Amino acid sequence: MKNDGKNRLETMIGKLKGNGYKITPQRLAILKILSTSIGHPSVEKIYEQVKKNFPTISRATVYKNILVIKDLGEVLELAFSNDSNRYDGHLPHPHPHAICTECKKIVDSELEILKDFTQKVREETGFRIYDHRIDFFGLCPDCQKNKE
Amino acid sequence: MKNDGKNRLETMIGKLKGNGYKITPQRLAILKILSTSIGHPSVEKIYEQVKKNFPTISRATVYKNILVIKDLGEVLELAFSNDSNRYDGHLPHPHPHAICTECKKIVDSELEILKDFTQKVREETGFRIYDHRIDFFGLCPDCQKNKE
DNA sequence: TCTTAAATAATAATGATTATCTTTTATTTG
DNA sequence: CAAATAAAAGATAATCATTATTATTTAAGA
Ligand SMILES: [Mn+2]
Ligand SMILES: [Mn+2]
Ligand SMILES: [Zn+2]
Ligand SMILES: [Zn+2]
Repeated sequence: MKNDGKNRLETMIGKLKGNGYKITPQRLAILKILSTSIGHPSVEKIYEQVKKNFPTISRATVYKNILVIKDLGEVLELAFSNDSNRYDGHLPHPHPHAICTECKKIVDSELEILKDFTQKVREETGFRIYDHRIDFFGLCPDCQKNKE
Repeated sequence: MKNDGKNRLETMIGKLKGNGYKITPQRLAILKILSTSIGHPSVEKIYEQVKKNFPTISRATVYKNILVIKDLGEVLELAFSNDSNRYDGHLPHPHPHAICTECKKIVDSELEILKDFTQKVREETGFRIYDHRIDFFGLCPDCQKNKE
């Protein structure tokens, strides 16, 4: 692991301060969840979590904080057509995901072969490529077992 | 090309009839657009196009028809977070796309390397994979020129 | 401590898509 | 061909995640 939760949190806080943002208790709580979660939480999940310590927090606060952190490049947003957005503050740079259509689990994937793939698409289409969104849908190991 | 517009249209009509759906003039017009378009049109684009011959058509009709055709597996839906959905009735099975962030052009990609990639994700995550959504974002050749 | 710009919280607005309901029509049957 | 009917069209309302607005509160620097 290049970045554990602590380092990610430090990075986020540093970036916010460096850009003149204030560190509020609510903001810090959101940052902590984003930096340590590997499960790609939704706004609702984050909201419910923060609510435990800040019972009056508004959903809008969660949305706005995520927007700020996203614009600073410190969280990756995964938007879906039906389900609501999911966030990765642990690995904020674009990477492939495996998504379980049963339990909605989202698992990171990091494969060298992606570079070759991207290069081939570049050659095939003539595009100058600088971003990607790669989702594989299927059944996670747990849900495969439960289907037996 | 395995399927030209004509064959795709025949396939779609056959599938609809085979499943007890009626062939209305409006539905046929939508099918024609979906089967021949290689530009991944939006609902709005389809609506505007059909409107030329059927001035009273409703957006709801376009939406409902696309839903039917999608459920029959004859059109691929590409949903986005900000922009509205785009549809591919020419190549209805999942395949990668190159998307221009400038002019919103969407170009098909079909590469053998995808099979290797999928296999590697399978091994890496333990998922049983049966679908994917792969988008590469960047600048198309035209928009690269216009930036010079 | 005082000042002030930024953040929070509550609430309204947005916009693409879906649902509902009435009218119209494609297809089947006699 | 005419009648019957289930499906489709068209109009409009509802949905729901997200964004915008606005009044109130607060973090952080002087
Ligand atoms: Mn991730
Ligand atoms: Mn396509
Ligand atoms: Zn699962
Ligand atoms: Zn372009």
